[in-house]
Parts: sequence; C-alpha cells; structure tokens
Amino acid sequence: MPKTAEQNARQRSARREQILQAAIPVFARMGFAEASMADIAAAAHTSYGTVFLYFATKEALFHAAVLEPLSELERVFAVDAPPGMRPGAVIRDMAHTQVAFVSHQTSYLRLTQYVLGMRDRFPALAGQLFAVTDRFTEQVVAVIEAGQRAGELAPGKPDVIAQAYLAFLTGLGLTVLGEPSESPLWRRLAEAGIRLFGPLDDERQ
Amino acid sequence: MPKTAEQNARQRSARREQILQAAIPVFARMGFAEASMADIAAAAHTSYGTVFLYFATKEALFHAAVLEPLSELERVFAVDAPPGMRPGAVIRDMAHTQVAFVSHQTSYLRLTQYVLGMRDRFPALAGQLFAVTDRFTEQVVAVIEAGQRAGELAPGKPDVIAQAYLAFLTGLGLTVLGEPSESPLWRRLAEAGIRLFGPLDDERQ
Amino acid sequence: MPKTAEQNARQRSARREQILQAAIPVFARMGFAEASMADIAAAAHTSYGTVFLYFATKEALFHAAVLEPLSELERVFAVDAPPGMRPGAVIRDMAHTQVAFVSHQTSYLRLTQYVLGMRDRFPALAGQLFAVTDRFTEQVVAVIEAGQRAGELAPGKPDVIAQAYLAFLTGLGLTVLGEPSESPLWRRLAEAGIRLFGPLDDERQ
Amino acid sequence: MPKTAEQNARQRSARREQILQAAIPVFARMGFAEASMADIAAAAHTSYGTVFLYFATKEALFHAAVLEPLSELERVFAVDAPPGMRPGAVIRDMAHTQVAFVSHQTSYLRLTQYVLGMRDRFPALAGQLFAVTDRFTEQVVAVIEAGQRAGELAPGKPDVIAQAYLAFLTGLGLTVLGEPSESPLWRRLAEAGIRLFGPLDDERQ
DNA sequence: AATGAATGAGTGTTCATTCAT
DNA sequence: AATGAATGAACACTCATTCAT
Repeated sequence: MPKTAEQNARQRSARREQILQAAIPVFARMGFAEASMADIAAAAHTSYGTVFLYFATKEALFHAAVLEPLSELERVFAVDAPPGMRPGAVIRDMAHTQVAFVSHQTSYLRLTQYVLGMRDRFPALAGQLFAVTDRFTEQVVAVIEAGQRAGELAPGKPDVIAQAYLAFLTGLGLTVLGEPSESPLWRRLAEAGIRLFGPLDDERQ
Repeated sequence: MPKTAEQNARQRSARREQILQAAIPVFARMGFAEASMADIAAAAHTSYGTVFLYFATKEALFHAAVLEPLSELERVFAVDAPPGMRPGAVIRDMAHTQVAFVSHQTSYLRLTQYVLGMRDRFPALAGQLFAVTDRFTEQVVAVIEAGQRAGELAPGKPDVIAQAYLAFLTGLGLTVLGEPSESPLWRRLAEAGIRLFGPLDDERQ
Repeated sequence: MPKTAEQNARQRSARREQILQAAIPVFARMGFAEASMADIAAAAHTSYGTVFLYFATKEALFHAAVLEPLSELERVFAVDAPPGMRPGAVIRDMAHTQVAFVSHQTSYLRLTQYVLGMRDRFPALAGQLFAVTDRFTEQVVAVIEAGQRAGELAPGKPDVIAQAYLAFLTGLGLTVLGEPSESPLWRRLAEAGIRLFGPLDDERQ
Repeated sequence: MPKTAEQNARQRSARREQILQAAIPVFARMGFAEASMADIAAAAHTSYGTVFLYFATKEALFHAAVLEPLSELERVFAVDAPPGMRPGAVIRDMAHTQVAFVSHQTSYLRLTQYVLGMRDRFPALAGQLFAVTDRFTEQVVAVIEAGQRAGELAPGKPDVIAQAYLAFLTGLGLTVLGEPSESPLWRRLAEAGIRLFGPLDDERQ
C-alpha cells in the first residue's frame, strides 16, 4: 500500500528537520567553511547524497540553520508581561528567562554570534539577525520607559540601556566557559545584569 | 656586497609586522578557513610567496595574529589606578578606557571573539585568551572589593559582577554596528555598563 | 535505488587496480617526485580527484605500487623444482625463467631498482625489497649447495655466488636498452649468467 | 693588492668543484626533483645565491654532476693491460679493479644508475652514459676475444658475455647493502663475477 | 527517494630563479 | 663576487556538487 501524500510530506519534513538540527552544532563548532557536508551527513545519520536532496547547496543549508530557529528565538526573547505586572518585575523575569535561554542554547547562539562577527561574509544573514535584535531592543526600550515612568528604574537613555543589556546577553554566550545550565552562576549573572536597568528597589534574592 | 646582519634583521622584522597587521583584519572578517593566503598577501602588499618566508604555515600566521597583540591588549586592560584614587573613580576610568578601546580595535577584538566562539577548533588559542580574561577578571574583582569596602559600591559577589562586566565588554564588540569610534554612543554605553558595579553615588556626568 | 554492497566492492577494487597499474610505469619513468598525480590520473583514464578516492596520498599510492606486485614477483622468483630434477637443470630453468621475467616486467623492476637506489629516501620500502631479495638469495643458496654436493657445480661460496647472480639479474634491467622481450639476446644473456654458478657440464644449447 | 687573473680563475674553479662534489651525493640520495638547491648549497658550505653563480640552473648542475666525473670513471674502467700480460690475467685484474671501484664510489655510481633508470626523463644524459658503457663493452669484448683465441676462455659470444658482465657490475652497486669497501666480500664477488668469462684454468686465489 | 562514486576547481605550500644590496 | 630576500608557477590534496544506479 503506497504512502499517502500527507505521510510523504510529513516524512520529508521530519528528515529535513533532522538534517537541519544536526547541522547547527556542526556549523557552530567549525564555522561555515570548515564544516563539511560529510560531517553534517554523519551527524544527521544520513548518507552524503541525501543532504543535497533537502538542501540544494551548503550555503542554503547554512542559511536555513541560521534563520529557521530565529522565530523560536524571537518568541522566547519576546517581552510579554502579564497585564498588571509591575515593570521592575517584568524586567527581572525577562532577564532570568533570557539568561537561562543563553545557558541552554549554546550551539545556536554561538552560530548567531559567528554570523554577527562575520558580517562582511554573510551580510544578508547578519542583516536578519540585526533586525531581530532591533525588534528585541525596541521591546526592551518600551519596558524601560514604563519602569522609569513608574519610578521603579533610575533615569537614563532607554535605548542605550537596552543596547548595553543586549551586549551583556550576547557576551555571556562567549565568555562563560563550560558552565552547566543548572549551575547557580547563571541566576547570579542574571541578577548582576539586571543592574544595567538601574532598579531603584535594590532587593536581591 | 651583502647587507649587514643588522640591516637584514631590521628589515625582516618590519616586513613581518606588516604582514601580521594586514592579516588581522582579513582573519577577523573572513575567519580562518575562508581567509586565503593570497588575500592576506594582497592586503599586506607583498607577493604570495613572501608571506611564507615569514610565517611557515597559515596556522602559524593565525596563531601569531591572535597571540602577538595580546600583550598590548593586556596592557590596556590592566587596571592601574593612581595611588589615592577612590575605587569608584577607578572603575569609572577603567570602563571608559576599555569601552573606548573596544570602539577602536574592532578588528582584533572580533578576531579574539571568533577564536572564543570556536574553542573546539582552536583550543590552544582559546586557552590563552581565557587565561588573559581570567587575569583581567582578577584585577576587576580586586577593585570591586575595594569599592565595596569603601562603601562606594553596593554589595554583591565581586567575581560574578566582574564576569558580567566582561560579558558586557565582549558583547559590545559584536552587537554595536558600524558606530564610529568618536560617536558619543560609546561614552553612554560605558556609563550604562558602570551600573553593573552598583555605584552608590549614582551621579552621571 | 543504491547499488548493492557487493557491486560496489567489486567496482571499487577494479578501479583501484586500474589506477595502481597505471601508476607503476609512471613512477618507474619519472620517479616519485616528478610523477604528478595528474599524470597518473591521465594514464589511468580517471579524473584527478578519483585517484584520491582510492589512495589517500601520493605516498600511499607509491607504497602500494611498490609493494603490491611484490608477492607476484616473489612467486615467479620462487625456485620450485619438480622432485627428482637435477640441480644443474633446476638452475638452468630458474635462470631462463627469471631473465625472461626481467625482459617483460621492465616497468615494475625499474621501479624497484629506483627504490633500492633511494634507500635513504624510502627506507621502509627498501627494507621490504631487501627482505624479498634475502629470501630469494636463500633459495638460490640451497640449490647451489645441492648442485655442489651432486658434483654438478664447481666449488665456491654459495652465498657469494647467489649474491653475484642477484646483482647480474638486477643489472640486466638497468643496462639492457630497449631490447624487445622476444629478442634472442635475452636467452643468450641467461646462458651467460648461468656461468656464475660454475656448471661443470658446460654444454651450451 | 688585487688578485691576479690566474688566482681568480683558480679560486673560481675550486669553488665550482666544491659545489659539484657536494651536489653528487645529494642528487644520488634524493634524486633530481627532491634534492633542493638549498640542500646542495648547505652541503657545499656556500650560500644559496652563490650556487647560481657557478651553475645557471639546477638542470645544468645536475648535468655537470653526472657528466664531469665520467672521464675519471672511464679512465678507471679502461682496460689497459701491460704488454705481454696474458688475457686471463688481464680479465682477473680488470674485474678486481672495477669491483673495488664500485665498492668505493657508491654515490656517483648510484647517481649514474638513477639516470639510467630514468632514461625517459634524462635522455641526453642517459645517452652519454650508454655511450660510455658501449665503449667499455667494446674493450671488454676485445679482451674476451683475445682470451678465447688464446684458449684461456671458454667459447661464447663475446658481446653477450661483456653485457652480462656489465649488468653484474651495475647490479652490485644496487644490491650490495652497506658493505664497507674493505670487506673481503668484494674480492669474493669479483672472483664470482670472473666466472662469467668462462675462465678455463679455474684456479682461485 | 536514497546512495556514494566521480569530478575538477580552489587553496596551502614548496622551491628554482631573479635581483637589489 | 657573494648574499639571501622576493617572486610566482607548479603540485598535492580537499570537498561541494553532480549523477548513475
């Protein structure tokens, strides 16, 4: 009995995902040029030729590896405060969530940092990443402004603060070495980062 | 009549430096694998073969490009307060100096971030870079402790704060896009970063 | 539908042999360094890259070219007299067989002589070749001793005679110029070489 | 006081000889392509550039290294019997002298064998070497004919015998491994080789 | 759809030759 | 004359892409 079209489509997209997920850590570890399609095929437990059935070129696979997880990233990094939550608490939550995410998604984040570092080599991809960070920064700016209006944050240019916070988050992925994601260091670093916002009720946990 | 040994030595070391300085931005822009020795030779205004007279292999050139400017970096990043200066002021000075450095040395810093991101590919180099950041963190910890003892900084684990500051500095290089080094944004970012230390007299300039 | 494993294996080993056989005369004519992999690929009617699918490096191909035909060589050079044959006749047969072999396998023999001449460059290979000649010499010594005991050969140190005969055989490959293998000269040279053994019934054909 | 023209010429030719003599073993060990001009300069204790003052190209140096010692070789290999000496004794003397020469001049002889093996690569040089062996063979033929006429040698085609003897001499250089030139083996091998001529008075020393 | 062998363009490295000093 | 730095052509080896099965 032949498979239905839907079964076929499902299987195709599962295989595609399997290759994509295998490619991310390989690209993150080796960079674009030194990651070979053979490495990726091996990591995905597929044969060499099959990779090309799903991604026409290495460049296309790289693009997909960089861009497809972006929406998930953006979702996690979206600042969605429950209505009525106080801005200071929103920021606290946000920072903890995002630092926790950094502590888990090392491969993919390192890949994005690789692309950011090689802007000139991957201008289109870097552009998309900067668009995401721009949208992210805008959201953070809005929360900061709310916090400052509510008197919960010290004054200061919100866009600069947001950019400083983004730099902090980004740098964490590069400079924190081999810390397991359950380590209490991550919570402490999140607390330290919160100071960038100038919280006036300086209560620590 | 052959050149004197001294003439030769001087010329050789000048040429070596010329190639090394040309290699840094090329490696920073393209990464190790995609930077070709021909690119580097062209950037250094030398012929292809000459590069190999001064660096036996591409790997050797890359190592030199990453490691040789390190001592200069360490000198700039050293925290050397004039005796009698108050810790809060020391930190303020330090942050401004270092952010200014980041705003100028984009190529070399991006190269170090590239190496940090590819730890698995360049373990020896990454190890050396981490040794430098460790020494740097130790110095920052000492200043923070002094500041906390003097009552100029809010309490908080000094090592965590120092690491957060390092992440902030590192992230600046990656996330700030095409800002000229004279832009006032850099000063503002430095001010924002200073908040990581928890300064109690929160007066801005 | 992919090829079966067996089909693949058979095709692979045929292709490997094709490349190896093509490499032998090229290496014999040009030596290791001056034979280019492109030459060999052309001689094997394969593309450049394909050669590397079957031999990882030029050195590996050279080793295979020198060592793999050795067992065939050793088989031809083995002295296997029918039981009851008289030692003098055994020697006569052996010499004719071996000189005939030299007259045919010019390429491969020249390659072995090249390796013997460059002992310092190819110590491992030369060692293997000397091991073969040692085994060969032992066999010849045994026949000489039998012949001397039977009174069919003049006295004389058998090992020295065997070595002289080996030198004679080896030298033929280098000094005889462009003689077709059917030329009667080869038979006459074999007869001349037989004199090294000191045959007492000096009947010529 | 400036050097006289003659002093100059003498110094030039001494320097040239020094380079040439250094080149022979290097070419013999490594072959043409793998011997670098830098190796040769080092072996000759000259600077790199100086080699090119005396030999315009590597090819020219190789030609000189192969051809210039040829006349000396031909002199040693010349069969110059004292008038009145019996042909059998002439042959005995000749063989001992020539085997002794082989035992001493390993480098240069190996170089000539290298050229003979690579006839297609060095046709002009190989041609010259074959001319020498031809002249040599002619002389040996003459002695053999005299010996056969005098009844001191068994009958047999003199040119075939001479060629067999040449093969024997040539092969000695390749197959005898690391035997010091004073070893008695060389005398014994010479004796063994003499049998090629079919001496009728088979008295050994 | 899946496989992996075949291809050849691209790059690091060597080294004979040139040449300024 | 002597030196050794500079040059670029040549070659081994890699690997993305194609394609026959």
